[in-house]
Amino acid sequence: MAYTVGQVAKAAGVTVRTLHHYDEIGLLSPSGRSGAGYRRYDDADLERLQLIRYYRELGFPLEEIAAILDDPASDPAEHLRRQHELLTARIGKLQEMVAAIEIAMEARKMNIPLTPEERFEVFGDFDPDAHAEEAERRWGGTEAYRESARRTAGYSKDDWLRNKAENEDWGRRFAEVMASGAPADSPAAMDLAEEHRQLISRWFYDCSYEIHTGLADMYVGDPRFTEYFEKIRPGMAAYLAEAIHANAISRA
Amino acid sequence: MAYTVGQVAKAAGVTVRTLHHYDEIGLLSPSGRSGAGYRRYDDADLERLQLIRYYRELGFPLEEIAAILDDPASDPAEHLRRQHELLTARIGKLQEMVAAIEIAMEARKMNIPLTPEERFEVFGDFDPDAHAEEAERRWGGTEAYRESARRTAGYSKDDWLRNKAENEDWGRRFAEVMASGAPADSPAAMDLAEEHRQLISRWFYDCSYEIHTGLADMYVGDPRFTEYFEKIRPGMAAYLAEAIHANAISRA
DNA sequence: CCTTGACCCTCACGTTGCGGGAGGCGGGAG
DNA sequence: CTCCCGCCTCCCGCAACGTGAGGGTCAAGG
Repeated sequence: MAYTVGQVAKAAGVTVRTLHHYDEIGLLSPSGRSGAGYRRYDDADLERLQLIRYYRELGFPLEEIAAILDDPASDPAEHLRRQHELLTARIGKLQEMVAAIEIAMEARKMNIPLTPEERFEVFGDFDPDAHAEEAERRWGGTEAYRESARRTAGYSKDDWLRNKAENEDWGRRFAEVMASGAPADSPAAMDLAEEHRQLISRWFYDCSYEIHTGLADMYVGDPRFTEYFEKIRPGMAAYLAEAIHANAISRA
Repeated sequence: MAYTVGQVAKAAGVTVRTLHHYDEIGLLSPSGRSGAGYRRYDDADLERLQLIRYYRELGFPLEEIAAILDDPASDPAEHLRRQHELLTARIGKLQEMVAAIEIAMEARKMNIPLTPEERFEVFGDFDPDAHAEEAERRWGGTEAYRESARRTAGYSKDDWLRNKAENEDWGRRFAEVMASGAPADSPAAMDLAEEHRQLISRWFYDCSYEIHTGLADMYVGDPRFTEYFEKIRPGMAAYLAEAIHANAISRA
């Protein structure tokens, strides 16, 4: 079972040039040559090529692939497990990036202008650990955010505008309740807190009472969000947070 | 608010050389120079750099990034949505690769030697569409597989050996029931079918009756898996499939 | 005032993983 | 015997920087 470069290239989905390159750098040298100098690959070569393509697909540099493949203390099952790990790690990293983008969307939704520095804080640095922490601390898990992701992906510009309008309407009415002098744990305030929760559930993700109180804490804790509410009416962030907590307790 | 290359580099998490490069190719030229020829970046430059980093992180070539950024008919929200889409698409692709690897693991678990060509069929070609279809058709969704992924990632060599032993023990007992002449819908056969399901649930993923019958169909439909059972005892694939179906119906 | 050290500048060549072409043999079909 | 396709070996080019070399600059401290 000997194959020519062309045959191997076709089977493996790579170009002939690639095989030449692998030969040049000694990563995959055909097991033999024909009289005229034609490369002749056998089944073992094909298997090796397959492994090379595995690792390449995962973004490994060729040099490292050579090191891995030429390490005698490694079996195929081990390879599979390693690849599996690597892939899931990558997926994790990408999901963190998705989370970061979603935070950006959340901020935009509220018309919070991030300063350049803040923007770099949130997006510029994709250091895995730092971001996992941020996301975890902020959102206590990413389930809700992935849900949000799926939904918002399908939203049109009109949808966003309608969402904004609803938000603003809610803000106006909530400010009115505040102005009326009603305490944060009054039925009127709590009802609007509940409405706020349902607004989020309808537009973004299933917002449980637990998540909602988490958001409330963020509204008072994170100046970027605090400011947003303070601009609607001074004291609103704290007032809303209290109303959300009261609402969550009374409905639990 | 003017910054030097070093400051910008630090803030954005890139090297000075990168900024020089961006300047060279005209992707990001500082808004001005000092008397001594020092590059001076302003806030607008920072914002642009941030966008560049966004797209870079997503794997866009610099030239395309320039085209996107210099397109006047594009707003930031649109950018975010596009990035979001791209990221989720990537995640999808990676999940397909994970699924492919998991199929390989399933095959190895059963000691099915794939021929080089078959291996290329399964792994060598990561054409998105082809694989999405394969995975969907085979597994009807990837939830179970992701579950399996999480679990098997932590398995040691010993775990795999124990799993193999349990499998072989089950195979022997199932072959005995077949040899006894009991029909596939007899209690003895159905009990072992149920045991098979629980074996999978314990080792890999929560195997519902629905998934289990799906596997059964695969055992008779895919020659690679059929052969595995046929080698234990001729006729076993079909017999097992029938037993699994009978078991699923009776317990539903 | 002058030195020191941390910056900044502009070349300019090196790297990775190939793409693509030139110029020249080899080999099976007609 | 001739064709054309496939193979061969150079070799140049690409992105997106890394990594010096060789030299100017700026703010602080002696």
